Amino acid sequence: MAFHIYNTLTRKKELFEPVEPNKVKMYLCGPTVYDFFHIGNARPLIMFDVLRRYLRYRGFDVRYVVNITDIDDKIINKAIAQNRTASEVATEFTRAYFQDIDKLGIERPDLSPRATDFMRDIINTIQQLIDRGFAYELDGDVYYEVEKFVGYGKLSGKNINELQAGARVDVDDRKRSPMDFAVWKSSKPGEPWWESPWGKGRPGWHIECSVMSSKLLGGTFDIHAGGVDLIFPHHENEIAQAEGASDCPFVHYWMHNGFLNIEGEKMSKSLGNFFTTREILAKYPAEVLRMFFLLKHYRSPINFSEERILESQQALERIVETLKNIDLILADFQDVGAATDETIANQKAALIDAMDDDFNTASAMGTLFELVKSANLIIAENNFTKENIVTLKAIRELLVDVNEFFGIIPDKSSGTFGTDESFYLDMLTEIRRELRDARQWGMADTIRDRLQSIGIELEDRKDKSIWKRNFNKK
RNA sequence: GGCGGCGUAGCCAAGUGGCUAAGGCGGAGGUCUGCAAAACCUCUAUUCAUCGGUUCGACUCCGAUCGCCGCCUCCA
Repeated sequence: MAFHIYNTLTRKKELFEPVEPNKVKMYLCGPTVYDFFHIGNARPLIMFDVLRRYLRYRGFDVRYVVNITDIDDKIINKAIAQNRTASEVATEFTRAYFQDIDKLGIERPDLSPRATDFMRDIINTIQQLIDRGFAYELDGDVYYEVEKFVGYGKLSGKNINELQAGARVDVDDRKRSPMDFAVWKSSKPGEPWWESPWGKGRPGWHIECSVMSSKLLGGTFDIHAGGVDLIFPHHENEIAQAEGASDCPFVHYWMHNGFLNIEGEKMSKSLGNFFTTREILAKYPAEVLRMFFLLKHYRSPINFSEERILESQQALERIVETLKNIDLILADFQDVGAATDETIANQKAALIDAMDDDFNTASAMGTLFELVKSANLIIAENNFTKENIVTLKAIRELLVDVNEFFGIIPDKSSGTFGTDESFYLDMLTEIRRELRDARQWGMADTIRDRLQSIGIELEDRKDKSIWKRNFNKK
């Protein structure tokens, strides 16, 4: 199967055919940097990071852009509230954003353009919209005239007339239609501004994405992604702007991830169920968080709770544990030759099929656990024929292989200790082993208890003891 | 009101017009072990919200009903 994705624009699953063969140009609506990003924001960042890596794994040359909106009402409001400049606020949270995505194991996008670095392009695009009759100026503001764009509503399935009926009463009745939206806002005293043909002002919310994505990815690009809530008005408006300004189709495939809820309710500050990704990362490893998202299809709503996270953690540990056990066994069987195993190859094909079918990570995970099960069966039977060793090796290679895009297996399966700590822990474990061989149970148990108290679990296996960081209670 | 989505075991969650409805968590047994812990193995839905219809056959297609949710306003 070739890669298929569900396209919001057509509401169908479609075969993915890039504009340029073997190249994928994709854009994700990134953060508005006015605060730490929350656990709901983490979903698209993680999922589309996995998609990007998966497409690369499948042989595409991927160019991935995630913008940073660093000028916006929310930033200005925060700056005013804290008596700082908007740019200070934006700088602080841009830095925090990069720290957080690094911690999440998200690969840096190829480009992370900031809106304020594209002011000239934004102004040019607005001028084009005016020249082409899609936008009009009103006392220093510029509005997009929705009615002028025939395709308006094609992404969200909204009908202009119905929208009009339900539109809120706009304070600004100078607009030709209540639906018209600002592409340029004149600056009020104390607000940041840029010089423009319409006076001092700043861009409206949607224009920066249209401009940066078109500019950096070319006239028509392949994938534009974001949360479902962005379909309207943000992405609808992006289309109107980009296609109004240029004539060529904006984007081929629109992908939207489902919402994250907290204990069944929408996350909001007023409900007091608001979590930043930082807070969660302080309690759980990034790999667990990635696992949590990967266990469900990206388009479904997902419910966030500690219980779900703990489940994901248990599930992930099953994989990590098996990998470790395979390694312990393979260490005794060098040079088994090429690891070709037909059954495992079929499993791999099934996993790839699942991923190709609208990026079904939940199904792919199911296959992964089947592999884990077959490895565990071999290990449980203690039947290390050459054939079985080859199978174990093949499973190991596959797990490591797909981790290239899943990013769920910690670098050192034993935990986050550096080589120094590992050295001493190995030594202690060895000494304790000798004590046990000498039947000095008291001392052996003391070592076990003491290590336990600093978060290290000891496991006594048949012929060796191993230590691991206690993943759970951090 | 308009648009869209969802309802699968105790919980989470894939999936399919027809061979045994993936997988995970939890639970119950068991193996291993100096004792533990951990780990592993086995078992855990005659059934897919309800009621009709289409069909040789539906959980999967169609219709209705009930329930839940999202968007239409800033929001990933």
